[in-house]
Amino acid sequence: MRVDTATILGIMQITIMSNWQWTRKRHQVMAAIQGRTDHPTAEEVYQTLHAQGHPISLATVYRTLRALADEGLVRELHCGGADRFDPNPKPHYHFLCTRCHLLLDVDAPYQTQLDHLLHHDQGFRIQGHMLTFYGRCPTCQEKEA
Amino acid sequence: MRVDTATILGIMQITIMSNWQWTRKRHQVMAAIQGRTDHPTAEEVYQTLHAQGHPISLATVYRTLRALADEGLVRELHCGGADRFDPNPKPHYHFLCTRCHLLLDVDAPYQTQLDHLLHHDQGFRIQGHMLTFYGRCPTCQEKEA
DNA sequence: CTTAGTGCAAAGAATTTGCATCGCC
DNA sequence: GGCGATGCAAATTCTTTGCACTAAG
Repeated sequence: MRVDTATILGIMQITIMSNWQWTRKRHQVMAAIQGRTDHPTAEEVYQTLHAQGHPISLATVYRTLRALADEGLVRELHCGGADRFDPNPKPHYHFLCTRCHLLLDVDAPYQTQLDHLLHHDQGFRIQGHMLTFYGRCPTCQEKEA
Repeated sequence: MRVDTATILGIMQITIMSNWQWTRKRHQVMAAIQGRTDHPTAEEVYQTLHAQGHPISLATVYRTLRALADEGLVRELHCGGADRFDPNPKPHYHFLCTRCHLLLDVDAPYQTQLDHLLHHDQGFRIQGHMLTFYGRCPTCQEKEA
């Protein structure tokens, strides 16, 4: 598994600060979503691992993905239907096709200024924002034409 | 029920263009979410209507909310847990408390320029964007202190 | 050895669907 | 009368949980 600095720091923190165990199954689940931009569901991660000859229980996939999300190593996305998981915990944006529900990363810089958009924030502490563009993917545009 | 021009136009379009029926139940469901800023779930709409002496089946609430969303009269929000429904179909933004999952409207102008952020859009047609700020609501800040 | 992780099956929550009946034009 | 809407219960889908067992430090 190849990881970046932020991930290494995350792992170090986990190792030092808690009794979190970085087991073989957790490595396998992490490896199964690393580098993917298709934001797989728990079920899809399960299928991937079985196809690679790494049997795992679906319950463990759910528990592991949730645990990784709790540790900030992956991100949970709610977009209708099953929850999806993003291997990239750093802030970035998505595109959602409202016809086929394709969900993918977009290449756009994080708009820091948006977090200061709310002047009358009534005591709410803003930690960040999620931005998702929606529309039609090329395939669905063709099908509609 | 009080409605604005956009809603009236929506109703006119439905009436003219399809065999969509604007029945008593559909009025009741619409009335049950109109003017609310708490984005109720289907279950909550069901509870509201029963409390008002308007018995309805939960399946009908689901079907009606989905139908209203299909017609563009309400918006479906996916935020983890049960789907929520927003009586305001016009573009606007939300705040989500990541501790208690409170979800409410925020008063910030629509950032039209964001829809032109993607220069290399590879044939994707952008129709709009969803922006949700997340953080801690005042109540949860207190509980954490 | 002690505590966390895993598998399995069952439970649970959220949502949809089949079908008989009802209501609107 | 005919088609869409509704209620009810069953089915489906997605996710969590209880418990016995395994594995990591």
